[in-house]
Amino acid sequence: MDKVENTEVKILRAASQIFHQKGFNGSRMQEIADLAGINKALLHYYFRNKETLFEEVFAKTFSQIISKMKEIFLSDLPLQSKVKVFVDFYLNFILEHSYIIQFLINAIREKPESLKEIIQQHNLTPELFLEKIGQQLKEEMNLDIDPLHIYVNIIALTIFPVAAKPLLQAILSYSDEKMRLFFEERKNIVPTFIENALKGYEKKQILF
Amino acid sequence: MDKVENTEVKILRAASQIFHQKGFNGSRMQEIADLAGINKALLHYYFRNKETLFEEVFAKTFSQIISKMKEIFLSDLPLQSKVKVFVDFYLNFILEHSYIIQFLINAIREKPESLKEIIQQHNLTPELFLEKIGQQLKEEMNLDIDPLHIYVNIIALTIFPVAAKPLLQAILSYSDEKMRLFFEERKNIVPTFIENALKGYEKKQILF
DNA sequence: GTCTATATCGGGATAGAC
DNA sequence: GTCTATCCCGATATAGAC
Repeated sequence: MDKVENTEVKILRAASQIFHQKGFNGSRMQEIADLAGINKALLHYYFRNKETLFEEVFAKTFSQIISKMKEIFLSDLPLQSKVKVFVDFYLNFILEHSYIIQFLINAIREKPESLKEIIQQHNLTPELFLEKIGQQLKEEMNLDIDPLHIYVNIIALTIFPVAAKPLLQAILSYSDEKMRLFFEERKNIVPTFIENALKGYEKKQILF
Repeated sequence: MDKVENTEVKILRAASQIFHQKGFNGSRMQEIADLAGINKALLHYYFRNKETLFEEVFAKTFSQIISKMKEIFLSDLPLQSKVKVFVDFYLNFILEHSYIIQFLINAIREKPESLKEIIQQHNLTPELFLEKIGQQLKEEMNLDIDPLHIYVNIIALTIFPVAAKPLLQAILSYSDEKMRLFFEERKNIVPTFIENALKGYEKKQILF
């Protein structure tokens, strides 16, 4: 029983790693089996086929990323602290799991049908997020603006440079160490940038 | 001679479309041939193999995206106008060519070796961009800050939501029309957000 | 549950006629 | 330059022994 658990877990861990790096089409069942220390046939014993295995990995990965977002943004911290915590956590997390964002973005593009279902099942109710942020914008900063775009901006500023890292690095001809520094800097720059932008609205009180 | 041109052009157009949508591994030579209205053998006559064809498409696509960026950011418009023009142009362009950004980001991940070369050959000299923006920040807004992060922020705010559009749409359960409106809104929201952020620095004159 | 061996097929690439 | 026919490998999937 314990060994069964372990094999399944080993497979999922291996599959995650390979799928994250190479996507569905780029990944080989053989490679996943090798990494898990088993053989191909056993993959099909635990998961009917490649698709099933992939969907399992997607669901796990999606939930991993989203649950932490939920936790941070639904917490009772003041908005600016949330931003700080969010940026800090996701820059660390995504840099460690460097392909996870591209994986998610690509996955839904490659197989919209099946994956949309998985996302719906997750019962995200983004209204909750948005309402909470909207409230905080109003109460803490006296801003009566649409929280959706603010929310998207926070995520874009944090996540995009990580997703585009290899491209950015090639364009800038930066060393790995220079890139590391670049992202270290962003941990301060992004929250400051957002804070300034919001304060700008405060002063002008221009509605969207 | 003209017919030769035409066939090559037809192939490249078809290949672009397929590769943009499905990436290297997801694309079939057969599909490209069909779309171009020729047969597989002819693909190999014009381009040695799939890799060559892909690299050709990548180079063309990369240059397409970058050349317009150069044009906008090296122009003599005031900074705020540049941002406005940039956001407007790229939101339209990328939404029409909706897979182009994911294509570029993925491509360099899938085949870093060969594509890095292509990027280098392009002779981008990003220093030029950065210097120009740095100057304008100083002269127009009296800000003495690192232009790289500002630059990255502008791109991130513009491009990330488009790249993540299918994911975003699935999470928000938005209709196509609602998504269209969302991006229409961003044409104003992003420049305003950036302007506010920069004005924030101006007031505080806090250096990075 | 885990393995080896094999069926089956799809897709990139080439040979060779026209 | 363009086509048809074919080669051949690699990858998913399954059969069947242990």
